[in-house]
Amino acid sequence: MKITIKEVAEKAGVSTATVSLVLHNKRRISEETRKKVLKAVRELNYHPSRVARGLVLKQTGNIGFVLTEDHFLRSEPFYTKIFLGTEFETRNSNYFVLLSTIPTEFSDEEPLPRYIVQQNIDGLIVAGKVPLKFVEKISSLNLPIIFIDYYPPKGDYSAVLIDNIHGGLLATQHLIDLGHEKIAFIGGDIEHPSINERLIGYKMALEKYGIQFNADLVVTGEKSTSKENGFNAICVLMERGVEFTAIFACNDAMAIGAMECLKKRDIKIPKQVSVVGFDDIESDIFHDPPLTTVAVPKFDLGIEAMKLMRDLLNKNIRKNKKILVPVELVVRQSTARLQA
Amino acid sequence: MKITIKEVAEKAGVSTATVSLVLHNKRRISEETRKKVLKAVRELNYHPSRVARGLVLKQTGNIGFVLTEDHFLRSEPFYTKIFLGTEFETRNSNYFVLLSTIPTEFSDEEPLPRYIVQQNIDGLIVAGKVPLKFVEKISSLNLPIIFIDYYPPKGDYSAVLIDNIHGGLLATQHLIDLGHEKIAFIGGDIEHPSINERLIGYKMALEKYGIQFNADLVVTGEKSTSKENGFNAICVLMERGVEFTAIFACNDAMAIGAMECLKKRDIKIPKQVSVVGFDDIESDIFHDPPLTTVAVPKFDLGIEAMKLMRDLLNKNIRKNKKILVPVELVVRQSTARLQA
DNA sequence: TTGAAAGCGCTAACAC
DNA sequence: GTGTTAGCGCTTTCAA
Repeated sequence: MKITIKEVAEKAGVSTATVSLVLHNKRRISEETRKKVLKAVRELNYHPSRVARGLVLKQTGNIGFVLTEDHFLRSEPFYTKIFLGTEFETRNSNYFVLLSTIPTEFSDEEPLPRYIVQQNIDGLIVAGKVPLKFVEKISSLNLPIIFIDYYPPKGDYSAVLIDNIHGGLLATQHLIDLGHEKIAFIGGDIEHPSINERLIGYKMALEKYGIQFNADLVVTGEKSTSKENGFNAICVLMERGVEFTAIFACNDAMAIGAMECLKKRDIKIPKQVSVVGFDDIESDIFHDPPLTTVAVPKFDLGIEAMKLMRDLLNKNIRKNKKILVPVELVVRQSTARLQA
Repeated sequence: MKITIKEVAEKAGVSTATVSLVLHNKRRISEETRKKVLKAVRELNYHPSRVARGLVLKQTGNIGFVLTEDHFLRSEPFYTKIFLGTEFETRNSNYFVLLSTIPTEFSDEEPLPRYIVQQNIDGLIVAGKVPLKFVEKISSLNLPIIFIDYYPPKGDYSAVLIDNIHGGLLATQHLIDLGHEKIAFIGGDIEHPSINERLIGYKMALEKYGIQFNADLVVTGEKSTSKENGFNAICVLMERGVEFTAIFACNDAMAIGAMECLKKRDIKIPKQVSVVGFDDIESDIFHDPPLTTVAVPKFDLGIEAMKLMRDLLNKNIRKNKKILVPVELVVRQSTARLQA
């Protein structure tokens, strides 16, 4: 049977209240009693029951972690890494994470994850873009929420976001530094705030260097940012007959698709066309040529979210704080100086 | 504030005991009271507190789900699908799943996941191969455990396993049916029970058709079953100078690596060499040619494990039951009749 | 068939 | 500085 606080108290020759006090560093406890108690705790290998604790404290000690099925099943370990960061950080705070997915198409009748309905979490972390319907439902719940890598179009929320604008700027600037001026931007779903921000960064870089923005170089028709759509985006560019010497793809998947399309047409990378991606998914390195990209610290995103959640729950901070996680340009072999 | 059983009782004009009784279909309750109570529950949108319930019932309602970091971060959504199956199935039983990873190298000092140490789960599901040290630690805990897709070399456990032998048989038989006799087997880590079983299936098929087993056709030196190692395995085969017209790769990753190696040497698939994989990871279909493989129902593995866990916790079954989940041959375009 | 009451393990007033 | 005690929300005997 599990050891209870009572047994610890008995063994240490104090009251249960004292044990509790010692364990939570509350009030002043004489050094002597503290030692006695700690010794008993150690010897009995006592771990307080979270359940009993939760009952009196009116908290569960659980944090919900939600993302869409699509995102969870993505082949690059992007969201899984974010989750891992969160899970890792809980170790510093004694929370547990309940992971669940929601359908990518979230209809009105769709039930919320049970742990939300049954109020079995103290806070909710939402990773990646989720349907608006879902955001609406959870917003009305009076539950601390933190978004990661997504910010709903309406409302004010706590969030941990990627510094997409700066990333877009870095990527584009890198290409300009290499002498490129005809830089294409390919991005799926422009509705997605992140993609849009990367485009903004792209435009900012152009402006900074006095290069005229050319809408023909921008392809954002696709619905999602998949490899296939990267491939297609290049086809679109070709059909338009617009000239380009470099490509900034809004993410690595699209960059890889784009590279495949270029290869198929016997266009050499980076000799004829330079390519920059965004995200730094692991497999980038194994591609030929290895992809220059903007690295996103996925693990950190998860860590920051959990830290923010902890602060939020402890009321250490005001609500709706935003954290912008910095990104970094990783230069590999898919970009090169413009050939004369 | 959250609605409690007291308020429901008041509203229904009964005692809290009665409400509890109704909610759990215990004892005989008059149809009338039952209706009154249920109405109040609905109107107040009452959900019993799991925490309070857990305290008296001495259970947490949580199930732990553990896998190694490596497996969780694998780029094919193999284990994530298994997890999703488990998570999905919990909806029928009101358990929650706590997911955590353990280091792939699990040393003696490595701490167990906190929810295990703190006894905050009622049972543990372990997916994929895990270090022996970990198995030993959790085995001594008197905690219901279910293994998925892995069976420890020592001891007796409950497990949900893939029918690897049958899968190996199916794959090999398919090749033999197409006229092949010189069939190579490439598998990494032969220590892994699953791989070994697939090899057994391979041998069984050969025997069944009276084809002599040739050890030169078997490559199992690699440490892991990665794409790279699939590539390497073919190189090994080539160096040996052994002739083969078909390859049974122990999983899709290796099959894909093998195909890349063949392509690089201008060997046509399936015209010159047929290739069969195992697992049916999503991206198989997008390969050129689409890969013939043995499909593993990942989602089902997760579901079965959770069902088994539930039965185990409800003592509906004896301990150490094993479930063998059937596999299916999916014929695509990487295999063809042997050319005369 | 239903209700009263005890108690699960813990924390936090409050008393000493 | 430490102990006593009430009570968190629920289930379950036992009595009515």
